[in-house]
Amino acid sequence: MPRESRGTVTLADVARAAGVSLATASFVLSGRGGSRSAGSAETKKKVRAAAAELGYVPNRHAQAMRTGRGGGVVLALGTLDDPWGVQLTAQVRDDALAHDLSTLVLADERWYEYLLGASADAALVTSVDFVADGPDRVRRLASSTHTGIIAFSAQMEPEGFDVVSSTPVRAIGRAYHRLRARHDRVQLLAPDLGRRVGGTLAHPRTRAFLEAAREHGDPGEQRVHIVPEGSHETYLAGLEWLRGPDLPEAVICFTGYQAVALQLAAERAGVRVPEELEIVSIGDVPAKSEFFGPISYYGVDDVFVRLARIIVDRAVDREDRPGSLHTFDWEFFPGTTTRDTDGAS
Amino acid sequence: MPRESRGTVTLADVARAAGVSLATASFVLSGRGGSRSAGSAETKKKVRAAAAELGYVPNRHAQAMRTGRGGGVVLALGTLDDPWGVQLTAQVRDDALAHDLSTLVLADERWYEYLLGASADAALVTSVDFVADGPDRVRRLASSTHTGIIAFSAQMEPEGFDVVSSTPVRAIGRAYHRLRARHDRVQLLAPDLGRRVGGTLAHPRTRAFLEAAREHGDPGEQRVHIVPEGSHETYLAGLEWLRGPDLPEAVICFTGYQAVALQLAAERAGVRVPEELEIVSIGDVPAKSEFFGPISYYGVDDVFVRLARIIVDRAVDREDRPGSLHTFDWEFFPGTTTRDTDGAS
DNA sequence: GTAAGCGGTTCATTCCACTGG
DNA sequence: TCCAGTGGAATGAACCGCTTA
Repeated sequence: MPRESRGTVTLADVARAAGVSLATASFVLSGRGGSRSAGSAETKKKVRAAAAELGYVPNRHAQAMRTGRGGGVVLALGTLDDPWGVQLTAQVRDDALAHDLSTLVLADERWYEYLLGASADAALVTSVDFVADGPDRVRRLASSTHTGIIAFSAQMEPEGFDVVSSTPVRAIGRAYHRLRARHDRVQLLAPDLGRRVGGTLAHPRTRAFLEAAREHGDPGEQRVHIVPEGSHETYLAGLEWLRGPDLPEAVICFTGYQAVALQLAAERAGVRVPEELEIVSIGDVPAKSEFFGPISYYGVDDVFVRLARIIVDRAVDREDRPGSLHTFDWEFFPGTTTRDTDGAS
Repeated sequence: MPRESRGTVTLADVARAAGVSLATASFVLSGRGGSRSAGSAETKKKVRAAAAELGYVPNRHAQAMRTGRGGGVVLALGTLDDPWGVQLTAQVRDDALAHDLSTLVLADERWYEYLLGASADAALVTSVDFVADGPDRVRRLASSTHTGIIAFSAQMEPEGFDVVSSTPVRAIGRAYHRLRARHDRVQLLAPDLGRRVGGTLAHPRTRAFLEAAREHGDPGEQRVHIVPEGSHETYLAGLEWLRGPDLPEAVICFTGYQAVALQLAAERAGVRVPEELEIVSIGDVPAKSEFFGPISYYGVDDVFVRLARIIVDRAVDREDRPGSLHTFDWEFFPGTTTRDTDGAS
């Protein structure tokens, strides 16, 4: 049973209880076995026993201050309100736990300030491309902290940090092409982003759509259907759309939840999918939120597993790796909302 | 422009640049203004300017180690996969930002180990009652760290930490009563919890339902309808239920997402709500996930605002307050899934 | 302004038992 | 038998950046 002395149990307490020096205790409990003097088997046992007995938990801050690491894995997701982040977090948590690292999600947007003073083991930054100064800040972080940075960006090159490049731009082109082969009018359902990132029309996804339309000689701007954000709003707007005069027949959805809402609206309006309306989502739709059959989508195979592995690898690896570029390719995953049956591009 | 010397900017750098001593710089940048020598206005300006110029960010770990605080606000939610936590986090983030505190969500279940070595400013622990040793660990945390603990528990008394007591038990009784007045059979829709927390039937919510049924002389066990977890699964099971021989007429839903799924299933099955089926949710349903009209529910008025205030208060207040008990009362919020029009219990 | 830590990590050093010439 | 040489085990002490007497 842990002695409840009167406060925190420190390494010094453990060392005293085990009858060894502070340095030795530290070596046993945290030093890499590969080091010179790993300690005798006997000593190790004693120290470990004492630590367990006292319920010793290392002070992360002391540890982090000395080594520049130890803060665990930090995920700067920007918003929690996104199933993508939720799924990623679950996977990272599982992987990290195997290495005794805790996983933290930063809930605000100040990743730069936070990470500068935090010494995490590894950190994922997703909003690099969407924030002024993003790339600069990532570089600065990588050069002045020991934190392993993983930048989600389509524009950066790795320099001492990893870069994950995963852009749906080409996928959108292919989606357009795919649907255009069967329909005269292919439309984009997009959320109203207000003034964020320059507005909906300036967003890379919309731009990719417009570009694809242009290649086919179609009037892209007229094919973009902007609705308010949120599931409920999208559902309502979708209902109106499907019952109105401008009935769509082939729709690319900007994001997963919109596809879910549109599918539901179609169900409700009595529009048969995919016979009368084909729907393709950009980005995968979490199984948990799909009420009806699976939605056809473009996405990255095994994103979460792959991304989590990259992150946790960075956290575990103490070496100064140069940093690598991971390019994620988007593929088509047919569901029940399109007439395709195979995954050919 | 920030000098990019070659590493981290420390307080010493700032002091040197400003031409003052380390102590002075520390006083100006972090010391409470109330202290003895706050420094002359002139000095303050110089130091602040130097800090800004260099892009100084205090090292949280050093700060935390010295003071026992500084880790920001930590929310030990266990999982992000719950809209309740997401909504709370958003509110806490807003409140905390006003005090320059960052908000972190701990994604794994090891809150005890994490907090023991972390010196957060404040931490919310939600799973106290559902984990062996929970209360003990909370006490130990409060006594051996400076972190302000807020324990979400219906069983504990505050002892140097705050306790938020918010149990739906009585609300479930009232819901039963409310529906029973109009129906012979009131049922509970619950997720299959497997062996967690002792199984669905052992969960406090289920127990409260059974108790309520017993009071009315109803066979409670027969009225519990257990379905697999997840929106989609619940939707499918709900469909089957509504089309089967055991058609329900009044259902209390264990949790919000189940109510959403059931409402959807009813819509799909052509069962009119609330005319043929009344639905009450235990716990509020996030507006964003409601496709149809608002669902009637029992919940706590302004939970998120109130809870966030409690948490951030604890984080900001450096005094050793004794800790207080906050009791949250559950009320009825009528929506369109019941025939009630007023909120009377 | 000076200086003493907070709790760990880690380099340089001492200590020791044992080898072989 | 004695002693320089050797390498593993354990320790001393500096130090990370900041707060505060």
